[in-house]
Amino acid sequence: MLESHSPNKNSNNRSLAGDSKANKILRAVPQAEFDRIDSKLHPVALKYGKTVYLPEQEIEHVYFVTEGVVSLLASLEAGATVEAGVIGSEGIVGFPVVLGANSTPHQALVQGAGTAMKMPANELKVEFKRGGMLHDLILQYTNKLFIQVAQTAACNRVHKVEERLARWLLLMHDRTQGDEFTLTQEFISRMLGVRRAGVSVAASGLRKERLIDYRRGVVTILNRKGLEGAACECYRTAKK
Amino acid sequence: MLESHSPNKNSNNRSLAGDSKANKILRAVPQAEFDRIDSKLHPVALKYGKTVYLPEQEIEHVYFVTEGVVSLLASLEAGATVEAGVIGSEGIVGFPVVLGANSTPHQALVQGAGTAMKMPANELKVEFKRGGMLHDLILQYTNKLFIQVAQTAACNRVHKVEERLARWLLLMHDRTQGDEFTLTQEFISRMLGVRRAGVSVAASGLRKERLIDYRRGVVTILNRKGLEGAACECYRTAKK
DNA sequence: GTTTGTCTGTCCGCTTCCGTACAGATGACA
DNA sequence: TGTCATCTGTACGGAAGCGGACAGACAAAC
Repeated sequence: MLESHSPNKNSNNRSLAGDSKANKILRAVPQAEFDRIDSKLHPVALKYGKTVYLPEQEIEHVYFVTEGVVSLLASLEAGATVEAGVIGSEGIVGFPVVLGANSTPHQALVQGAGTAMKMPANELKVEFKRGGMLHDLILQYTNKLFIQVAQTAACNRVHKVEERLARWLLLMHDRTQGDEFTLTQEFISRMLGVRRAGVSVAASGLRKERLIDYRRGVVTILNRKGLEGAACECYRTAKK
Repeated sequence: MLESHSPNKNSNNRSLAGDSKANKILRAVPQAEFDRIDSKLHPVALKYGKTVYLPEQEIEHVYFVTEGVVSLLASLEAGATVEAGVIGSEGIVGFPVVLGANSTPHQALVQGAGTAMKMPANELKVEFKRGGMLHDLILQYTNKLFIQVAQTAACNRVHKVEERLARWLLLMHDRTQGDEFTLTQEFISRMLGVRRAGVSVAASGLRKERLIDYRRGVVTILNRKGLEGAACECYRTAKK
């Protein structure tokens, strides 16, 4: 599902090889621990719109994101989806395996193209069980994500679409290089759990205020500070 | 904040002493591990409406719930609150401490009176670090709660108040003995993140269908199966 | 028994968002 | 250059829930 970059096939791919340290968890792991897992890590590309894992499907690999963004989506009957949380280079896709689960009810979807270090779930479990720094860092990250998801639960209940869109764009921006990203309204609507037309209206609002620009699947952040003002408190709360 | 029952002061309180095994996590811990922590556990009463811990306040004790229900609330500016998840005898209040956090942005509020085994956070951290069964059980529970919170995020976005009320009552019912519980509409409205009047209307709906009865702060479940039908899919999804 | 504070049912106009639909704009590709 | 699939803007009636308000019902306290 995700493209593997095995070193022998593609040994000159410098942009993907050896950037483990672009992931904040891997970067914080002491060298001794890192050396133990280094050989188990393989770079892969995260392609926009690709699914990393499906609901109830066994999680065979975890992904330390080094660039780009992956969404966790809760799916409802009738095919609707709502984003529960986003994972960038600060995190790891597939963390439930270390919590003792083989699968989750969520879909992990690449929402901003990038790269990740892929690792077999079993290997991670072994290292996790040693109880070193990696163990602690992953749990700390789990806690952060938990807080993000809880905030989203509240946000989804009480805030307006335009505010939530602004917040969501900021979450993306924080996890992406550059001010432009590829995103159709249809795609965003599945994240926010609203109609596509609702996204159109909300985006028009932000555009009128010159906070973003928007054309056929490409969003550009024009005024980051202003966007923070347009976002609901949830974004500011989460920053702390 | 919570009433302590120290054995010397209150040695004849049989209903609170020694029911550690009413908590599903403690019950599943092997005897050898349990013996190590037994002396650190002290029974306390969970009183309706009391706060177990406040946002950003240091978590000094954790609570293995043996009876009753505790809510995790996300608070928003302007004083609004929305429930992110509920914890009953299957769980532990204060789990963030083992994830490496000293506090959380959430409030833990007793929503159904009951009892818990209280334990100093530091003692739990020590036992957790040993990496035994308690370690694994707490992480499994964390995963379950994560899933519950993510489901709530989606639910809050798309489902109607009456459906969500039904779901919420079922979550309560699952974690309580008996079919009656003390709950004002004002209280419920803070959990669901809606107006008090909205709860009134939704509850009338359920009452008309003879699923619940309702009078001045006391809700009675009349037809459990019917209530499951009235609840949104989220309840059924979460059961799996 | 009366008072008082709390809890509940209901109402109003208003805002937000939904479901649906359709036309125009854009960019890729032949 | 023209064609075509895709993406976007907008419109409409309707549903749901809001903020605010008020009166009645109830239970506990005096």
